[in-house]
Amino acid sequence: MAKNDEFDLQNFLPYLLNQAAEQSSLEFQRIYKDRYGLLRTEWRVLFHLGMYGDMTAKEIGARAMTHKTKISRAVSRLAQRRYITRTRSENDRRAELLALTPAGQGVYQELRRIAEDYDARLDRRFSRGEGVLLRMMLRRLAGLDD
Amino acid sequence: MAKNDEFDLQNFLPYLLNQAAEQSSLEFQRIYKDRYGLLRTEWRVLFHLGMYGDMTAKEIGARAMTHKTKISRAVSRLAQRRYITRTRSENDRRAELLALTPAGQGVYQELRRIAEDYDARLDRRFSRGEGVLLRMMLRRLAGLDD
DNA sequence: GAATATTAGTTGTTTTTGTAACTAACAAGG
DNA sequence: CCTTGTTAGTTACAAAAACAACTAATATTC
Repeated sequence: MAKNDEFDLQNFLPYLLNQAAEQSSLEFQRIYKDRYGLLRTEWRVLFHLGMYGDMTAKEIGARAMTHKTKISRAVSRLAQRRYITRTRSENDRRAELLALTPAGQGVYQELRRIAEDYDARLDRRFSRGEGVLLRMMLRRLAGLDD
Repeated sequence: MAKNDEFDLQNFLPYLLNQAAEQSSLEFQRIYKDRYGLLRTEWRVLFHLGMYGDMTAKEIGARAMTHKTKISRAVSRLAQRRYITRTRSENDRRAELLALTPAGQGVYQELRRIAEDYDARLDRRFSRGEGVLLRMMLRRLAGLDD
């Protein structure tokens, strides 16, 4: 069987990215899932609020490029656990402003510390310049710089 | 004084990788999904067989780091569509050897061409050296080099 | 200022995934 | 051989994601 010129599944960027993403999420996922009972979209919402301040579901969805139903359900569960509060917006009564409760702040702080450590640990596999370049390329692929 | 030193969600590797993976998969996914009615694991199985030759479900699972139930279901659907055949192995009658049918070969060839083009197109966003480095780093993160 | 279109968010239904338990074949160790 | 353990793959059931239809508030247009 002829060796297939040079295209290989393991070099196909979408495939490779998915594998890397899955692998690198694994350990962190175990923490927010097993230890805090959070779903992926839930920690994302938590982080958006903790890191960028109060905002609406719509804003989070736009930033995280996540569908509104996913956000809606994540918000419900977070509110149920008293990690966030929802206050109907004055100027637009369809929207509600989301904010972390003290409990939510606490969980955010802890998870953030863990995330920082984890990120630093992943980063140790690369040289300083490589890490910077990698992130730049990923941001480009993710369309975050547009 | 800035409250959030320098850690940012958009630089957190697991998050960034997921965003990049999702974004970069989007267009290709539309093709295998809408045009060929394939699920993600299904095209992966197809590609493994097309690219590396006949093998068992277990082998595919190991290579693609995918759980056996996912593979099992993908194999079922592919067999149902007559894209692959399953032949019980002589030496171990638990396992079955999977192989592409001519129809499966055809779909593989087409999808592969599309993948190659798509990959090349993504690659155009980077310089030659960057693309090589990116893949190297991703392979490292995905644990494919271990 | 009604009639129409949009937008923020929710709910219901269908697919897909994850997890555990299962069958059938094989592998040792005694 | 025969008990015990392991492995390839399937199936059943629970959790999560995708998609469509919905409500209620706000914009727009004529």
